[in-house]
Amino acid sequence: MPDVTIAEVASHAGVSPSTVSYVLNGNPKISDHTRERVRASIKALNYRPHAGARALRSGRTDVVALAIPMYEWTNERVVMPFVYGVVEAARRHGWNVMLLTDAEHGAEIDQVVRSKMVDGVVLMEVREDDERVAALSGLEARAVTLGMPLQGSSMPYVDFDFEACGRASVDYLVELGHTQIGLLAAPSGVFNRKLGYAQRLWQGVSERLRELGLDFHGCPMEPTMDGVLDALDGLYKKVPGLTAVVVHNEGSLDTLLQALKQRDKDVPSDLSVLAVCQRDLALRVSPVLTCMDVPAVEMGRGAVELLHAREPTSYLVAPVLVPGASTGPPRSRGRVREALTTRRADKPVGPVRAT
Amino acid sequence: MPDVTIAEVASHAGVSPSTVSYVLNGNPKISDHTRERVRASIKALNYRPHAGARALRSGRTDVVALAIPMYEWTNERVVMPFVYGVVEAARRHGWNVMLLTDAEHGAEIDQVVRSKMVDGVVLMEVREDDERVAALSGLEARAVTLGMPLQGSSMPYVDFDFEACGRASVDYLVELGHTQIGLLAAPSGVFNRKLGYAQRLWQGVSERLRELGLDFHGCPMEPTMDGVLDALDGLYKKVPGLTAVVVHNEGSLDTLLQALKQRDKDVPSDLSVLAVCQRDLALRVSPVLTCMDVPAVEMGRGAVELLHAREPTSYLVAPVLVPGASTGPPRSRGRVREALTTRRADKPVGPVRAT
DNA sequence: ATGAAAGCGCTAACAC
DNA sequence: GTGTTAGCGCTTTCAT
Repeated sequence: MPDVTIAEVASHAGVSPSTVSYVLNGNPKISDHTRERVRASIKALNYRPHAGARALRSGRTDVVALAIPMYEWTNERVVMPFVYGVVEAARRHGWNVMLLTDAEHGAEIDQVVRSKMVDGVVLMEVREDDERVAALSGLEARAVTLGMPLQGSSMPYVDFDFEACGRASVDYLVELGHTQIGLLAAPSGVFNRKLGYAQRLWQGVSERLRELGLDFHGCPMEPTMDGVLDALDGLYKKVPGLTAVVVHNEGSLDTLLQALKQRDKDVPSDLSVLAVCQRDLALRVSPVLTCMDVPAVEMGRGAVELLHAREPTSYLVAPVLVPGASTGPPRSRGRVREALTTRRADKPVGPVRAT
Repeated sequence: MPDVTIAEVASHAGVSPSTVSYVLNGNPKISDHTRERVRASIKALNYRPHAGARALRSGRTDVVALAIPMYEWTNERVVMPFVYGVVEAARRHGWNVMLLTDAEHGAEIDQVVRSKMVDGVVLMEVREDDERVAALSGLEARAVTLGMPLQGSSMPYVDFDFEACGRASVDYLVELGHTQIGLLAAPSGVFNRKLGYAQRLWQGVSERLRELGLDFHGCPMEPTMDGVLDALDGLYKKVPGLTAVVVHNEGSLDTLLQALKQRDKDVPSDLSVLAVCQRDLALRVSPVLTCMDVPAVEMGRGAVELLHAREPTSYLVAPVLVPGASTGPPRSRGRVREALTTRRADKPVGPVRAT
């Protein structure tokens, strides 16, 4: 089966190559009758345009690059849904996805962009002073980031609104009657790498607690049993009356639940646990965690849409609360609730609720 | 910064375009002196060959497609290391990787191959009657599978030797003195999908047990706490004296350990647990599991090497035992050990040990 | 509404 | 050892 060219399709359909090209590219000036004949020939000959020839002539490839992170603390379970979202949306636009890892400090990106293999690039987990951003500056490819750069680069981004999420998490727990709330945060490596999202959640939680006149205590947490126990014990030492925690650490959700069992803390009666993570992950542990859903697939899609948009505008995805079995009122409450009720009157709190 | 072409490099270096092309493609007939001058010009002008033009002319793209599975039971933690291995090896050959998901029943593969976007395809998790294999047959692209097809297709593959692994697992446990050994197998979805590897491990374990005159009891296991408890309780019901299990279920390792705690079974004194999984996963639970390491990154690399080889030959990767804290001798033993010793004399058992 | 024709940037056969 | 040259298969301007 030799390769069919546009010329063969053309002669099969009794038209010129340009007409076939017009049909292929949706030129509206082609008559319905001709279009159908050409389509029939394309099908009959099982024709596929040569991507290289098309790219050479048109300057477009309909391929986007996806640069996925490869840090030692990267959690595959967290990354993959973003990837699926990107691939899915890309294909909806008729694009393919070139997979890059950032092992070579931006050199892969430079290569695929400058050799015109891709029309655009999606960057995941951009750090401060990211070499990939530098590699991309001065190149003509479109680029978006999946995750908000810490320093405002000029690149459009789509990200989860971690700060609003932190605030909403506090509000939700306060509304339940909690006043002694802690934060079990991302591993310290994430903070050190200047990734932004860890800080932004931290800030949202701490600011909102302070606004409500409550104390804040947070602790980064390593994704091992020892790390989790350390963080947990540290928090209880600082806040003996702790009744609720926000957890921003996808890799440690079940470890945390085990650790709590080990410390004889019942969830939620001794401790309410509110996770910031993808819905799936919250559902896969026992008890099912109440979570602030990070809609990874949708965000991956969003990044591709941004690449497609004629005027890309960065945006943040609002947190959505997905109720689970891990949160409830604290054991002892009373006037706290009154205080809250008063507060709510002048400033509404609480995130959107999942349907 | 306009795009530099080969002609501009040529005139900058004072040579003809073909000479630049020869340098680019490593033609040995170019003199060292010329080669250096051309290289200098390439660097000075920051030149990158246009991938489309090169593909159009040469018929090669230096891109390989990776078709990753997207089944509901797919474990991202398991898949990603294979992907990393593929990407890494591809780049070592100067290739890029196009990422495909099999959402469209092979149509994506057909598209990228027939439009000449890729030179080869790596197929992950090929099933019996896989639509992707059908899509690929009759196409001229090279193709390899990462995972052995159940029905012998003609495609070269690299896979883990699950059958040998099953046998070696039994031997290892029998050598420790166990005689009541069970198998906690992959989720039933994996068996139903005719993926091969689940069956092959099952077969290895059961055959070796029978050869040694021991009973076999196995049970598929769903990756939820309920599923794990069901499988475990079922196994204990059938084999009340159970002292060891082989687990072939990456998604349930920590759930299993929790379930055992819940049933008051100490590991390894009440039950030895031998996992068939990637080394990493075995290290990340507590206690650290003894495992038969599935070297995913290396296998990913191997698939790419197969694509590169002039005469690709399928091969199976031998199991390597990585000792952990989850296996030991059973509580009560005695004459069993003698029986084994006799047996070993005429047929050596046991896998390669990790260094 | 359709066709003719001019390349896009590169490689490789061939000439010298 | 290096240059000349003829396209690869497609898109797109311009003509009709």
